[in-house]
Amino acid sequence: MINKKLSIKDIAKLTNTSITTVSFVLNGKGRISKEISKKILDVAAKNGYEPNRMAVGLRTGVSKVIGLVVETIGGVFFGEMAKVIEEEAEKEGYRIIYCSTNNNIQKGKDVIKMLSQQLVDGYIVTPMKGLEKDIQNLIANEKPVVLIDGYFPGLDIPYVLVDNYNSAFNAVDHLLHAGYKNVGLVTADLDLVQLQDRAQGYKDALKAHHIKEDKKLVFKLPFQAGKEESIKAIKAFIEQHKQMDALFFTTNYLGTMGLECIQELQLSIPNDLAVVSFDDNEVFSLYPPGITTVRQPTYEIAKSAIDLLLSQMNGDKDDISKVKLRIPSQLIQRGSTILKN
Amino acid sequence: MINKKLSIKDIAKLTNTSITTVSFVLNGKGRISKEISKKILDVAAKNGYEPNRMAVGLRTGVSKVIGLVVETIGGVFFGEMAKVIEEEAEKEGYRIIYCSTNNNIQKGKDVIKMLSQQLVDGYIVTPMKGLEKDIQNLIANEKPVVLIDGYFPGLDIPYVLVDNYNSAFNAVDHLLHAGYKNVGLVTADLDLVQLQDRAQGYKDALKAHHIKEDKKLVFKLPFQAGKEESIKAIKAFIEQHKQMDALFFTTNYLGTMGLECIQELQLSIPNDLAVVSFDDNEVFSLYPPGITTVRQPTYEIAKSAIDLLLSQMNGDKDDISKVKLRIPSQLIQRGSTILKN
DNA sequence: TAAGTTTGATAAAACGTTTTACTTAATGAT
DNA sequence: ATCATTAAGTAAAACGTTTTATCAAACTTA
Repeated sequence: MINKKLSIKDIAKLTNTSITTVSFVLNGKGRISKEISKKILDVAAKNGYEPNRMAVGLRTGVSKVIGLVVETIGGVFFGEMAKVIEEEAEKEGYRIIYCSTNNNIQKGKDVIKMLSQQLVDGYIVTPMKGLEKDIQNLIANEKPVVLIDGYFPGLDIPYVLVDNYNSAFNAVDHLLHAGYKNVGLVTADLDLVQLQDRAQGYKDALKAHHIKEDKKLVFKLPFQAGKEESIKAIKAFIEQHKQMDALFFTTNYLGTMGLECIQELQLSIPNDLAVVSFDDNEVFSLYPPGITTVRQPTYEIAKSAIDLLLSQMNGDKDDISKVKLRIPSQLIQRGSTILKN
Repeated sequence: MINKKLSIKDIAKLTNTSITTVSFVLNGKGRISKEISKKILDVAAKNGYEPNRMAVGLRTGVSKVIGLVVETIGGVFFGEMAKVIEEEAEKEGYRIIYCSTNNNIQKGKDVIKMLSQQLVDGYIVTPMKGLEKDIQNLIANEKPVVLIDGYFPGLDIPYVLVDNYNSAFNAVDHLLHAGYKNVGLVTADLDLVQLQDRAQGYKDALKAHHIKEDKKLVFKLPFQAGKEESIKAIKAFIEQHKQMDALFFTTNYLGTMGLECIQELQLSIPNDLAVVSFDDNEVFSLYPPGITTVRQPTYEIAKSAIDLLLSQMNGDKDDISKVKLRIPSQLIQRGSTILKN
């Protein structure tokens, strides 16, 4: 049964009607009698009619496609997001077209330009510094945009992300309550607000416990470092600061590399070094004695983002430009941060 | 600088030419003088002209979009694939539209039907039993399809995947060479040829070592089992067969659950139980003492698949229906399978 | 010079829809 | 019986391209 790809013109011919009538019936618009409607509907169903998306898109200017621009699809975090987003979008007849930027501004610009060639009705984007203009341009062209996992400070573009500041604060607070005194921070030297918020949470938690921040205990991994180098660097950092009794990693990428370092240095978790990492994943749950993590509410984040976007695309005329959702995270406590001594 | 979305008609007006002339120049088709060409090209460039994809699609029947249908984007394996595929496709001006099936046949059918509404020029699909008709239908409609990570036995549809049989054979062979005598198998009760091929590799490796297969040492995890149940079941299986000194897991999902079981049973790897799992990932490289794995050549698989597809879509008239690529894997040896005793 | 050929440019049709404006027939009101 | 209203259906334009067929002018050839 090969699809003959029939058009409304064909249906019109088969039913002795006009294409207008067919179109009206199929879209429930004009007023057409029950009998004719039924006849048309029957023929359409029997032949498995599907409208030509291109034609519809050309005529209406609506593609029913959403652009999802993420840093990299490889990660668990974005993978799970993509799943939820896809699922929800499909319910409303939207497809997802996915692009990754690999944290490269030019790639980000290209991707957005590419998507904006009328192909896409709305966007979910993980923001990077340098993309402000491009995103604002989209909005100026009436395309709904929702940022995810980050935001542009000072700009009124809706976003939804985990509450990075409080998550980090709580994580470090937890360490301090457990009796650890010298908590170090390992973060990446990327110009991302998420990371800055997390770092701020770390600092403020120390302050709340009346501990003076020791800048030496904060390590920023250079962005362009490869995995080999990174591990070397983190190892060196750990070795040079024996007084540290706990470490907070601001991303799971850093966290897993940290584990590798600690393993190679033959340190014991948590006796020699307690560990907390952002982003929960399988490694952290399995790795003995279990690594305490900040679990991002991926489902909620993704769901909120796509809901927000869909409501905009469905013609909701509310101004969502000021919607800024910071969703609380959950601290998953495991063996890596049990009470000291 | 808001995109005014100008059309070739606008360009024609601006340059005192006709839309035909503009179209010809922009596509390098007809014969138009140098001067006029330059004028048109200049105006187009200055205003950032981009053709309306919908219009092009409607007229030419070509969407420049590739459909990627996978089981789930969540996993590392498919995430990496997606990345490579996206990258290569982009070089030729194609975008990727991604859909997941979650191993649900109906969802698979729906997804393919949805994509086939003229939106998509070609497909990369992870096959599932029950989708044969739908895929053949696509091919009958002249849409190029490449299967990935699986195949349909008996059907001439091009595919590319890891050499499951030999990979499994080698893994088990490695265990036997290392001195393990009672090698068990944990696989999933899914009707997927990949898994069957892996199981066959296991059996034949035993045979090659003149070991009679003990059906009791083969465990098939029921498909619909949730994580809790699965772990319970695997634990029970391990406990009931104390004579086993090694286990081969046919997927990384099973492998990580297996680790959890072994941990809970307080068995030591590899002294009490040696372990090999299909699919390498971070958990296996980090988990002490390191888990030996079959590393799939994700890059090569993805690259071959997209190359194959692109060459077809670019009008290569070779018949690729018989292209069947089984790419060798690499056995990553780690502490979980060191020489016995 | 007449006839053929090449060069440069264009008009118009087509792709498959949606939608506006219109027609015709039937119904209702007075 | 007349006019207004409503119901049911349709013609035709438009969306932005690509491509075929055509045309006029310029250039060759004999």
